[in-house]
Amino acid sequence: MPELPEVETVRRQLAPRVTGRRIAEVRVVDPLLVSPLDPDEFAAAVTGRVILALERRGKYLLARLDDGATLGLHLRMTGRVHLHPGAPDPAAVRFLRAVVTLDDGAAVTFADQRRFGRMWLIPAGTDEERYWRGRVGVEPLGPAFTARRLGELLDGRRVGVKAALLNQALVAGVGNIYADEALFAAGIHPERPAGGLDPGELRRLHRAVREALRRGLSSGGASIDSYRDAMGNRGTMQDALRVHLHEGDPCTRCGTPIVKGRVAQRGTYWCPRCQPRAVWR
DNA sequence: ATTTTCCCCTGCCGGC
DNA sequence: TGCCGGCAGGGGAAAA
Repeated sequence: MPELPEVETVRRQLAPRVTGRRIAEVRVVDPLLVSPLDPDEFAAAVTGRVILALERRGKYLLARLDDGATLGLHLRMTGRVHLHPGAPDPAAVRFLRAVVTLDDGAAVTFADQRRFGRMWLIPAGTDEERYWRGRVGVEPLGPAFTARRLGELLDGRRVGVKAALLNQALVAGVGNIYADEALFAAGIHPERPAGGLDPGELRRLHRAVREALRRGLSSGGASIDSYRDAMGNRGTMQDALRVHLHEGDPCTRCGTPIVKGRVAQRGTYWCPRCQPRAVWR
């Protein structure tokens, strides 16, 4: 479940090793990875290109290439990107989907158990603002994400606030884990209507989202299930989670057992006392 | 326009 | 022991 902190961790590790490198070879092991593109055409389009920069937008990784095109990459649920200083042994990488070999002999592998992950090309000359509109919203760790902006994004929405946080077109990069943690820290029930938060709650939520993501980032991400960083190491954020996966455990703030339910089609954890469903004012 | 539902995939796990 | 339904949750498309 790579979310913003996990993807950014991978990006930071990978960037210094791939920037300025030429792509020597691309081997697509599983055609589904680049679908609906043709694997051979995809490989041909990328081979020989120099990677100018490795960026992140929400949960997307973007490799800027020297012909103006961009190699997009999304880990979805179980995708793993791993950097190998030398040639990797393909048999040693479980669920291997692709190998990108660089001109210094290093290789980046893409492995993915559930095969939801994708790699694709954004052609040179694409209007990216338009490309991302409706798909990826404001960066929650960037300067544009303010409490006021959050309020504008949620204004008028009747869906639960958790569903709104998971909507990538609004705030980019928040997934199930960090949504639960942020809502707990803000003391807001996940099913409160998104448009019904008062200014104080918006401020708390804004702050909580940023803090949850920052903590995830500084602990190298949450390795609950399959996530590993680009070096194959686990993060430690899973040990710092306060409600997510803590059903039945006493709330760290009030001792009330954490409950689990289904919100926005996702397993959702919250403290029934610290995050009341109804607010009276 | 917004919201909801379904779908894509595979491995794992609890229940019977 | 073995089978099987349910679950995991990322995003996108289709339906409401």
